[in-house]
Amino acid sequence: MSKGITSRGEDYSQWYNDLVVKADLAEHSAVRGCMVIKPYGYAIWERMQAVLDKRFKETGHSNAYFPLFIPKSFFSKEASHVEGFATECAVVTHYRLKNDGTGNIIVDEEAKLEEELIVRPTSETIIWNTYRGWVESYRDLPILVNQWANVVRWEMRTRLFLRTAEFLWQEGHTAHATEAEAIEEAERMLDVYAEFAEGTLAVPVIRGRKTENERFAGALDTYCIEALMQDGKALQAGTSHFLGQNFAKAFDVKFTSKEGKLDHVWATSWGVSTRLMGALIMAHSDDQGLVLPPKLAPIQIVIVPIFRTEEEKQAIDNYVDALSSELKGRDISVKYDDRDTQRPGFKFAEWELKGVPLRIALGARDMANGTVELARRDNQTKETVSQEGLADYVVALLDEIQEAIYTKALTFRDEHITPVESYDEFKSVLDGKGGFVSCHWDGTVETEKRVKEETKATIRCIPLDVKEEEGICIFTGKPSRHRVLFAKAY
RNA sequence: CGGGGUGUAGCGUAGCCCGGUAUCGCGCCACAUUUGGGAUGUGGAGGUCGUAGGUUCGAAUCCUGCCACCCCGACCA
Repeated sequence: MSKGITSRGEDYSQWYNDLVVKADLAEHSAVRGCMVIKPYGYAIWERMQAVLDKRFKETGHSNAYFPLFIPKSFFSKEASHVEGFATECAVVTHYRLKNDGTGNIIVDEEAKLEEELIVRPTSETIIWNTYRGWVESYRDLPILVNQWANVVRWEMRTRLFLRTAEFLWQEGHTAHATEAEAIEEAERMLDVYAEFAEGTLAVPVIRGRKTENERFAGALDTYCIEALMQDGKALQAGTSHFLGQNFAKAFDVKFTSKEGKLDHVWATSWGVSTRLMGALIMAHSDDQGLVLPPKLAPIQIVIVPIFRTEEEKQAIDNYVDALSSELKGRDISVKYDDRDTQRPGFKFAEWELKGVPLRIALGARDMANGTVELARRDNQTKETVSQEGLADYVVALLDEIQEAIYTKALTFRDEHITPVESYDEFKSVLDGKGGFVSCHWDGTVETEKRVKEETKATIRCIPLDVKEEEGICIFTGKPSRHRVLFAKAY
């Protein structure tokens, strides 16, 4: 088990163990760096899926599914793409095992595949190979398809949630008749991601564009959302790529336009992954555990009864039944934790660990007074409120909590965007308070690489809302027309 | 793949230098008392000491190989 992924020195294994564990089949190097996502963690992923999927549908997309295995030859078709992924692919070479006669199961060398299969690191190649057969005319466009899938990247070094060997994600792959339409699509989906991150996850993000150096393998332009974690490191939380005609050319996907001209289609791809769960954890959690924003929490309210006798329990049960159905009628997900195997204090701590936004506790005393105790996860405050109008009150309170979590993260993020004018200042901010450093850069890959070598900081993005201003590169002193954001990143 | 570190019960560990079948805490099980912030007491269960070999009367401990994990690099969503 690795230490806490917040890098703040604490061992978070106790509580993120409730979400996920690293595969612990220690003797199997093949599953090294993979995750087992436990039910509670998976419920969080399902919430993310549900919210995103709804937005994809609203923006005109449909889900489809493509094969896990990609013939090796597909990878030779787009040069920069294969270069980007070749060093981290799992390859299937055989299709059968056999008993070697002494009870050992070995690979049957006679069952060697004629052409090796690659376990998809991303699906551009197999999808574009398929799209070739789907497109003839401009009438067949656009193709707006999304896939929910798992992919495998044989990373040399894995990191729980952030860089696992296998991860779950969605990948959208669209085909368009014009360049402008494809660019518009890539930008639209970036907005979908940004709104999701900020509105649902309560994680503020910077929308930007990657430099040539950080661009996706095969893309002409990569848009991204960059988030800031509590330890001052940046995290790329989602990307949307304008692929130009690269993949259409590589896989010969052509269409006849209205004007009767034969042309290659224009493409985009965009994706977010289970890395978002890492972002969520590192952006909001505290020493008591996870902090989930209400719009994402699989359980929004937990109700803990406090009782000594069966009669007390019965009275509380009756009240909670009515309250629960009233809350469920307002689309609030409620968990009534009436286990008699744990004491109330234990339950309080456990649900805090799991990040449930709001807790209602009530015992005989409350029943006599017609009150309940409300405890907020985000700021750890408690108040006693009347049972009268409670449903209305908590519905409003959940909204307030959502807002408060976002505002807290936003304040932190904004305090950690530091403009600097010199390289010395640049280095001292990176080594000290961390976060994003906003500065001028001469626009060259060489400078970016040298800064990375010396400071480990990379250009996270050129913000989309960057303003034009005259300046000089902090590293080379050459002229620059706008600032970029550097940071140390995960 | 390079540098460093670590593998002992479900989890976290002591013991290793200086060889004699394993310590403590959490968790687990039973019973009792408890129950408005992670209960307490008593009793109990649970271990191929990562793995293979070597040295030795005897190995968690010494030696060698291998494996895995963690941290730092290179690579990356």
